[in-house]
This record gives sequence, structure tokens and C-alpha cells, in this order.
Amino acid sequence: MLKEERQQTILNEVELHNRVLLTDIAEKLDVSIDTARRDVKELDAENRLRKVHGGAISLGFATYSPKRNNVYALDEKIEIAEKALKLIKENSVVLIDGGTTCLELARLLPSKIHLTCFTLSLPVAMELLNKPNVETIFIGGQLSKDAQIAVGSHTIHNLSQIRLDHSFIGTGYVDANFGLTEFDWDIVQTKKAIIKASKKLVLLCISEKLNSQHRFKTCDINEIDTMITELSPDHHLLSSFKSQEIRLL
Amino acid sequence: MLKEERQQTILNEVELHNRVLLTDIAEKLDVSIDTARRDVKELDAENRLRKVHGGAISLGFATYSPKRNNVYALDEKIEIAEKALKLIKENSVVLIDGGTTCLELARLLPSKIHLTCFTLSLPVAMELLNKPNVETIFIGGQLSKDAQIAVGSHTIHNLSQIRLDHSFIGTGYVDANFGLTEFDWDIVQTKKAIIKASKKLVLLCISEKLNSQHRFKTCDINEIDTMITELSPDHHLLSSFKSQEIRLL
DNA sequence: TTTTTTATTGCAAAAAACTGCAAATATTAA
DNA sequence: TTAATATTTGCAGTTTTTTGCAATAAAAAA
Repeated sequence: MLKEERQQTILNEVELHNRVLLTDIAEKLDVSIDTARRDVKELDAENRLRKVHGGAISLGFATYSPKRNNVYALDEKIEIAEKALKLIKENSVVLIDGGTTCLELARLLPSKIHLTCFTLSLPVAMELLNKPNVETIFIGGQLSKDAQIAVGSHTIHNLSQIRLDHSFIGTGYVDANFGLTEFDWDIVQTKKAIIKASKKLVLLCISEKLNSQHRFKTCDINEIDTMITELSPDHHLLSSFKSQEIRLL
Repeated sequence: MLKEERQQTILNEVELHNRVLLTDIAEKLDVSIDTARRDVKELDAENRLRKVHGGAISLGFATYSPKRNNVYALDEKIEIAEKALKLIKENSVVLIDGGTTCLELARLLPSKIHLTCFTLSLPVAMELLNKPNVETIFIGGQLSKDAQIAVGSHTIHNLSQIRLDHSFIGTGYVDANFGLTEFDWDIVQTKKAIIKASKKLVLLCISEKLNSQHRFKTCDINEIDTMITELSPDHHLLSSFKSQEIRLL
């Protein structure tokens, strides 16, 4: 393995998890700790990451959006986002919803991909600005303080004016029988508008949310085209979804 | 777990609850009290929190926020924002433009103030979400990657539908004779729309930009109601503006 | 006051970083 | 091609950093 490849792998790891341990590098890339250390040292000198005792952390670690540091079940969400990424086609028109799982999808978009991307989430929009070839359109409206997304009639009206190839959405709760539900009425109305505007719907959802429900209903399961969890599609937790008209990934 | 991660976790905790106990850190991060104490001591030395007997407390508000570290002439901008703050009336409808000076204004808004606040800047919107009594409306549209604001026809149309008590705007360049100018055509068109939608216009501008100009014109000086710089109004650099119909602060 | 909790200090074990060196590999020149 | 040169890599020994523990001091609470 070439040095450049090794260093790129290290950078990817840091970008993905905000951190990396020297011991993990050494083991994963099958080199000595010393080589790993030297690689990290070089990358630090080039200002591509920050070397710390025992490993390295991403440059934005302290300055970046504080949310990323304490995302619950980050690894699972990254896994889901990686699966979702494969569904995105060059030059298509997509929407990325709010929530931490969808945010990971935005982060993972490769810088070479050409896309037109709508969103109503502030953090997702911030992330998309870093993608040189993604044209980003923010769907404006009244901002929800906790969800950090635009909601309300203005947002819904704007959504009614567009036609999306794919929408990647999250949900508060999901149940095979009751479908997708939320705690918040405004958010449900906004999601309904997204659903109406989309040709294909992809639900990103960590397995922990399976078989949970709340007050207000967004839609039925069969309105979703693809549901992505971090589990393999034949996992027993997904069995109740198998009978439905839905693709599991 | 890396030391930096531990310290970041501590900072998050402090930011979230304004305080943290050493015993809680030790338990949560699974380290000895001594290590927790040492971490807190380091963070205190770096002025990232304040160590007190038994734990740590936050340094107060508006101390550590993302991106703040590499703002040019931050002190001057804060001074300008403080002056601008006095112009904002309870329960009014205002717009805060993009740019680092306007961002400081958003940061400085007291949490008790009741406002309806429009913006087309992503960072400003992020900041406004932290203000419990500010209703924030993001004016959507195509996002400009470098200015991090919404621009384009959609944005301009949305702006034509609202009526603002005060707009706080920045500018790339300003000259007493040529007026406000910008490098970017789209940004100029958007600013024109803001101007049209506003009853009163306040320009936030560090003195360094005085007597500079660029390609595209936003408006004449006399269209601005109030211009705020970090200088006192009778500073000689402002003399060329005195003859104009403009209030200097 | 006494009692309890928290801080400080010094110390030792463990982990990680650094240094110099030699073997292995790659690059360049003849 | 071969030989000379430069770079990369792993290893061993040394130094530094980190961490937890225990003894003592200081502070807060009862």
C-alpha cells in the first residue's frame, strides 16, 4: 500500500469519525505504530488534521458545529448514510431532510458529485455549502428551534412548487402497522408536503426507532419506497416490514 | 478515549448545563477524579471554562461559538454590533443580513428580547435559533457558497412580500460618493430587494471599508438611514459622510 | 468546633513519542 | 540493464506524557 493511500485512509477515517487512534491505524493498515505516527505527523504538518497524544482529531473538532460531538449512535447513522449514498444518482434533484442521520448523508456526499439539492434543515444546508458541485436551495420559512428546520405554511407552499427525484427523510417514530409518526404537528405537515413533492421516498432510520409510535401520523409504511436501517434486511427486527410493499436496505 | 475528546465532552456538558461536577465527569468518562480535575484545570488555563471548587462553570454566554476564532477585526465588529443593538425595539420586525458584523449583532441579541427576525444568512439563522424569544424566518432560495446566504430570483420574490421595520445590512465596499458596492451581481440584486422591503436601513460597516468601491452598485449613501462604524461620529474619516442625509453612529 | 469534601503534591506504572540506526524499497543516473 | 542514491519502514533504547494512587493540605459544610 502506498503512503498516499494510507494517508488518504487516515484522513477519511478522521473525516468520518472526527478522530482516530494510532493503534487502530497501525492495525487496520498493517503497518507499525511508528509509520502510522509518521503519517499522522506529516498530515498534521500539512494542516490536514490535528495530531494529539495517542492519535489525531479533525481540524474542526472544537470549532465545528457542537452537535456532531455528541450524536447518539453515530456509527449506525453513518452506516445508514453510506447505504443511502448509493441511491443518489449524478445530476438528479434530491431533498435531504433534517435530523442527524440525514445530516450524515449530507456530510458523506463526495465532492465530485453533481447534484441539485433541496433542504429545509439549517445544519444540512451548512454541510452542503462545502460541496463544490452541489447546487443547494434552501426552502425558507419559519424556523423550528429544536428541529432546526423550516416549517409552516410558507415552507409547505414552497414545497408544492417543486418535483423531487428522491427525498431522503428521517422520522421520529416508525411502526410497521401505524407507519411514521411524530411528536410535533408542524413537522408532520411539512413532511407530508415533502412526500407529496417526491417521486421516490427513502426513509433513513436507526433500528432503535423500529416499533415505536407517537401522536401525529406522517404517512403509512407503504408510501415509503425504501427504508434503510443499519441492520441487514433479513434481520428479525425487520420481519414485520417484509410483508409490506417496501424495499429494505 | 483521547484527551481532546474528554475535554470536548466536558465543554459540551458545561455549555449545555452551565456547570459540571468533577465527580460526574469522572464517572461519565470512566476516569479518575484526578484526571477529570486535570482536564478541567487545562481548560481553565485555556479560558474555555472556569474551574471552581468541585467542578466547573461556563464562562457566561457568547464566549465560545463556532467560526468565531478567525474573524477579522472581531473587536471592532462587536463594538459596531453593540451600537446597532440599541436601535432594535421590542416586538419589531427586523432583518439581519449576512456577513461577520451582522452575525455579531445576532449573537448579541439578549435572550429576553421578543422579535420577529428575518434573515437570508445561514450562520445568522443558526445564531438566532439560540434566542428563545426570537421568531426566526429564513428567506429561502439558492445558496451562495461563499457568502452563505440565499440569493437569486426566488429570494428576491420572497423579500418583495414582506415589510420590515429595520434592516441591518453589511456591504462589501462603501464610498461617500459612489455609495455601496459589491463584487457579486447576485448579492447586489438581493440587497436591493432588502432595501426595497425595509422602512429603515442600518448599515454596519467597519471603518476599514470606508472609501472603497467595486463593480456593482447596491445603492446610494442617502438611501441608508443610519451608518454604524466603530469610530466616533466626528472622526475625520467620516467627514465626507457628514454632508449627506445620513445618521452616523 | 468537627466532619466531610475537594485540592495539591509527589510518585510510580503504563502508554506514547522521539531518536538513531539498519534493512528494505523505490528512484535516479549511468 | 546495473549501480548509486534517496526514501521509507520497522526496531530498540530513551525520554516524555499521561494517569491513578496515596498522603497531606485546604476548603466547605454541619
